[in-house]
Amino acid sequence: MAVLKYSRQRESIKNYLYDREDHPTADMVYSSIREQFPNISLGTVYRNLSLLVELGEIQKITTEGADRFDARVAPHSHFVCRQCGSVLDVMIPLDNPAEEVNRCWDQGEIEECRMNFYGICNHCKKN
Amino acid sequence: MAVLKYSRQRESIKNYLYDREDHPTADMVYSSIREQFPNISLGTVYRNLSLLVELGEIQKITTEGADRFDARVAPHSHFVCRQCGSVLDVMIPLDNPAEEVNRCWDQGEIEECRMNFYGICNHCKKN
DNA sequence: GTGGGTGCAAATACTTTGCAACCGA
DNA sequence: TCGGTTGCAAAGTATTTGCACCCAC
Repeated sequence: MAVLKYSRQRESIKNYLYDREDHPTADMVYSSIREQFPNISLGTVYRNLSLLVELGEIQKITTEGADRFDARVAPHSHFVCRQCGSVLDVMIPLDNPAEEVNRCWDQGEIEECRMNFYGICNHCKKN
Repeated sequence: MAVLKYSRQRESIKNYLYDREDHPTADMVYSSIREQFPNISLGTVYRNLSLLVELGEIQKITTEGADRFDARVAPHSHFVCRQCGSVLDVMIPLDNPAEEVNRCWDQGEIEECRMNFYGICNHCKKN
């Protein structure tokens, strides 16, 4: 890849994600960034999100519907609410089962394990 | 939902999935079923796949790119090859961490845990 | 006959891309 | 200036939907 050049738009997208506890979609990022850069385009948001993922500064979470983006790249699990679709961090440490599985599974080498939990979040339960 | 009526197309889609070890996309299902029903439409394939998911007869696996469908609905994990994108079953039993996590996580009640493993499959390693 | 199912095509949702203008180094 | 970045729009990919006709019950 070519040498990276500074861009205010990318900086803003990055800061926005770092400040959020949830995991916004590209469209949510776009709507928010547009308050600061009214002319920014959705294409630029997508391009910068992909770039940041490649750089390892954020991670992409593929769930039902639109992809979500997470500035916390340290390994952790996610909780997906089956009702409202929100994605929450599960920061509780769990032993990574990848090693254990590698010992008896021979279809390929497992490099990473992601756990996805499903249920109804407390917010939805109230309503 | 209304009362289900028999359809040869749905039957065929279901049998096709039951016979496969891998996890075809809707488009792969469409291509194969078309050998038997040359006039079947992609819309019909999608409609029936959704219906079968609702009925709990198959499950949908959301990964990068197109969704995949799996006739094995018993809880198990998946291995996703980072190179060719293929999805393989990991039938190795692991204690479900959901219970453990529920004890110390209070954002909602976890009903299910899905583990996704990532790496390079043996087939890709050979090439 | 009735209502669910189908084929077809158009529409929708999400994401990527081509291109000329713009801007950081 | 040079080449990475942007805005815009068009294209691309995956999935859903409206509708007239068909077929299981």
